[in-house]
Amino acid sequence: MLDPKDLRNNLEALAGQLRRRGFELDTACYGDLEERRRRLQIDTQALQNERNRQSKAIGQAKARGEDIAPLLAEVAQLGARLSAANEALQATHVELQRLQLEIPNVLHSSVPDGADEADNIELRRWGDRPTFDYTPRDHVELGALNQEMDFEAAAKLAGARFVVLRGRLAQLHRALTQLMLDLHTQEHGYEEVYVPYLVNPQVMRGTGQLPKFEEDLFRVAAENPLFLISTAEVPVTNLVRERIVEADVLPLRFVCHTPCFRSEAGSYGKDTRGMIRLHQFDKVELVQVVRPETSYGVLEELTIHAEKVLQLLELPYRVVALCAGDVGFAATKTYDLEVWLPGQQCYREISSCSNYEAFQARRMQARWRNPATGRPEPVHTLNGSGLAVGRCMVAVLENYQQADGRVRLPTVLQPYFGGRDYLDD
RNA sequence: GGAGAGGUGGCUGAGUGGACGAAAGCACCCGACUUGAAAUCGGGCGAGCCUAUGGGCUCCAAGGGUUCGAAUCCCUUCCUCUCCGCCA
Repeated sequence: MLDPKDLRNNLEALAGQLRRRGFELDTACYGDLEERRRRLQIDTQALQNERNRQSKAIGQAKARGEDIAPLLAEVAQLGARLSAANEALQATHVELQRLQLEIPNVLHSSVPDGADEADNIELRRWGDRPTFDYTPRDHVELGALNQEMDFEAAAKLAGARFVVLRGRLAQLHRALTQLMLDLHTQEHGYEEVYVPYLVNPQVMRGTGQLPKFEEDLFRVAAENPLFLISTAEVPVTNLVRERIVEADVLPLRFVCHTPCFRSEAGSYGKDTRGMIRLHQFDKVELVQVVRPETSYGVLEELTIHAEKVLQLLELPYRVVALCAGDVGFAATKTYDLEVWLPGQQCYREISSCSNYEAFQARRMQARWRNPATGRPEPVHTLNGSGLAVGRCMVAVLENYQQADGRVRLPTVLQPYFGGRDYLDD
């Protein structure tokens, strides 16, 4: 959510900024609605003031033992007028809020122009791509060789876009998760948290998944509906919802391993092969809640924390600045990490690191007490994958494959496998 | 799942229809005393919105209702605690 005061005072300027990302804000409609709200609020409050005054007068008259009948007659009309005014005001509030929740965040000035991912800017590359004297296999072929990656078994259980991992691959998946959690807790100063995988609609709205992106989510039918989390960002960021935290507890740094559930509506036919795009995948997520003036520095730092995982695994990757048309709804600025996949001969997203500034904080009412002003002000929130575990496993398999189909283990993972050099010994 | 008790400001906790956005204590901030600190004393101290100064409005878990007037009465939902049952 953008700052309502900003929307009131700088509507045209904001609309101009939003146009960069291809969003057209109907300023006439919004402005009218805002003006109507203001008038109704003034009218309603005047009526409420009147009612409060007269009610007090009645109380006082009664205490003095006077006849209150004339006073009651005077107030008689007020109730109906008040409730009518209130209803109109409420309706306008609801309408205004509906609009506000569907307006995306304003981009940071450093975000490059562009329409889609083709316009993203590569910032840097790291690592040497492996060379093969044969056509490298992709992870599906590698997984099939030892029968430890089973899409058919998963389809029987749940349908397309799921996977069953067995034996060494299940173990590799777990080892990668462990490596990431160890790194971020021990080297980068994050606190590990364990959270619910089902959350209520308010929480989904807090981070921006609702109301606009409901079709991407799995909803669990119940008296009070719950949603499966699409990322740990949702429950972890919402840990500060409706709270005012003291300045000295910031920055809050959380790392959290969860499964993520996505309906992948609208991606039919895309990445149907293998583990790249599943309805359920595991991810280790980094979340920071920070003082506003630090958030862009923190974005750089958080991105480096995510990169460190790839560096430890010695996986070649590049860092990309998303262009205006590709930055997500709630973010002001995003860096993607893309890992090299020999089986696809391309770089694929494995992490996305974003600053949300106060956009999520306003929706969540997450504030800090700013010592400079003494007042509660919205915090800034950030998050980034550190990393997507499934895609990371794909990258290890494809980059570390040997001609005979075996997979060498990255040095950093060998302790998780009793010091073995190869996954399949 | 059954029975009961509750949800009030950062915390503890009073308030059961009228001057209550809310006593008191703790915590915190400012000042006095002090070489400094502690103790003591005085003052301040929830959030949001509207408003030209003054001020006004809303919020006592959430949503409805009764009433001229609701933290207080009624209904629904959510949550917490205690006992019993069940259970990884």
